[in-house]
Amino acid sequence: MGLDQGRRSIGARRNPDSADAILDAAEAVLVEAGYSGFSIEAVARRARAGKPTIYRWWPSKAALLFDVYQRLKRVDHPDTGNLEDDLVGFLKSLFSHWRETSSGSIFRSLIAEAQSDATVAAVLAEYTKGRHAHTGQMIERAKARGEVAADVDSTLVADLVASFAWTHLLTNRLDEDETTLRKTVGYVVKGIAPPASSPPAIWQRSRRRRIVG
Amino acid sequence: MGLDQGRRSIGARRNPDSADAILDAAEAVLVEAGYSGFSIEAVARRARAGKPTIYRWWPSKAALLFDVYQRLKRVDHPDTGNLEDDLVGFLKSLFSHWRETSSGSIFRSLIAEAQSDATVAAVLAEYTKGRHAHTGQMIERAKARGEVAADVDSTLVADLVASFAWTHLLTNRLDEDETTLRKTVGYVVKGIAPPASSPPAIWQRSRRRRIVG
DNA sequence: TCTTCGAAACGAAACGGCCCGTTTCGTACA
DNA sequence: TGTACGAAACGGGCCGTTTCGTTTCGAAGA
Repeated sequence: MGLDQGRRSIGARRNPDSADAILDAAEAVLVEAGYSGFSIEAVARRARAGKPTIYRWWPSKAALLFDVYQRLKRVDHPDTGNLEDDLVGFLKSLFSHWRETSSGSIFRSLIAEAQSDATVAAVLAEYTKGRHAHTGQMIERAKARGEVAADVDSTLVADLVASFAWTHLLTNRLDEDETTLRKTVGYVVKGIAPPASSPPAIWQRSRRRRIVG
Repeated sequence: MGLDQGRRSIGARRNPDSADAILDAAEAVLVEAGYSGFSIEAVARRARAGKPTIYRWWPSKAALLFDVYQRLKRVDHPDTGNLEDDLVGFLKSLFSHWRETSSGSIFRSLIAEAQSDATVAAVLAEYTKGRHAHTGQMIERAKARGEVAADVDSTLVADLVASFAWTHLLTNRLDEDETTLRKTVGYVVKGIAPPASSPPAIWQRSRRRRIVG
């Protein structure tokens, strides 16, 4: 499912040049003028295209945004044989990808748009669900290696890590250094409880468990 | 620092009735029409107020939003003597607060507005910084009890937990059951690595450490 | 192979409508 | 008499749609 429900499909001959020019212009406008300056009229002016041409192929501003986003390269998930390295590497490349390309601006705009458009919210939810599944495979691989407990919900862990990335994107904090990322990932993988050595380990663990239950 | 920079302060006699009516109307419009239907004109119509009256006291739509949000009750942080219970209780009450009052809609709108208004972004950043400090006190208390390692960055942990809450707010997933919240908190507190018993513990740990370093 | 022709996409312009932020009124209250 | 107030109107921008004349392209026919 996508956002292009409204497109004509019978007898339609879309002009590839025009479509590309519109997508190029949309990306440029978004980067240069930001989300607040992103309007169909601005894209049409920039692309030297008519508004009806845009509306013919994209039923909404969000659909155009989504197509622009999907043209961009995605960040893949590393497989180093160690979960912490995988997660840190993933966050590092995701952050730099968001920082150094237009992906960050575009994805931020998509999230913002989803707050006022239920259709965008649904599409975004489906998209992120798929991304979380991909990220979850890193955890599943680690589970197969014995690095992760068998009863861990890998999708939930992926959700937790992606949440960290989302809020840092939304709050202009994509410049975290590797140490911070590594600490964050470490908290998820190893937890924040003290190592089970300095005080008697059984005490620590049983004490935690007792109060939790 | 706040968003009310533009307000007149010399010789101004603000009408409390009018200001309250405007804030009430803003909250009502936001809840009923959503973020997309939230406009100064709509608030003015609803409050039977003139637009200049709103602009006299609030320099921007975001400033009005922020004032509406700050009128609302905040969620406090529990102190049960156990970190996992504290964090789960915090998330539970935060989610239900966001779900059952207008706080959720308003905070979502603030985040969305911050994506197109740098001033809002700055104020929101400062606000969340303060909230993270509060949440971090839960971790600091646990640290004092020995539940958390001394070198753990409590602000970063608070950031991680709050990120989870933010994205669930932004993606309409405030209805997570307590089990999910407890699992998520457990991943942060205890980590996702398997208990150091079933396979030889030293192997597991040294193998992880070797590859990480 | 070349020409013709109609369908469909195109750019440009204009429409009514909504909201922006501001200005100008007359009014009510201290 | 000050000042805040409401109502109304301003120019401007963007929305999504409609109408216009033009261009492009593929299929039919010579």
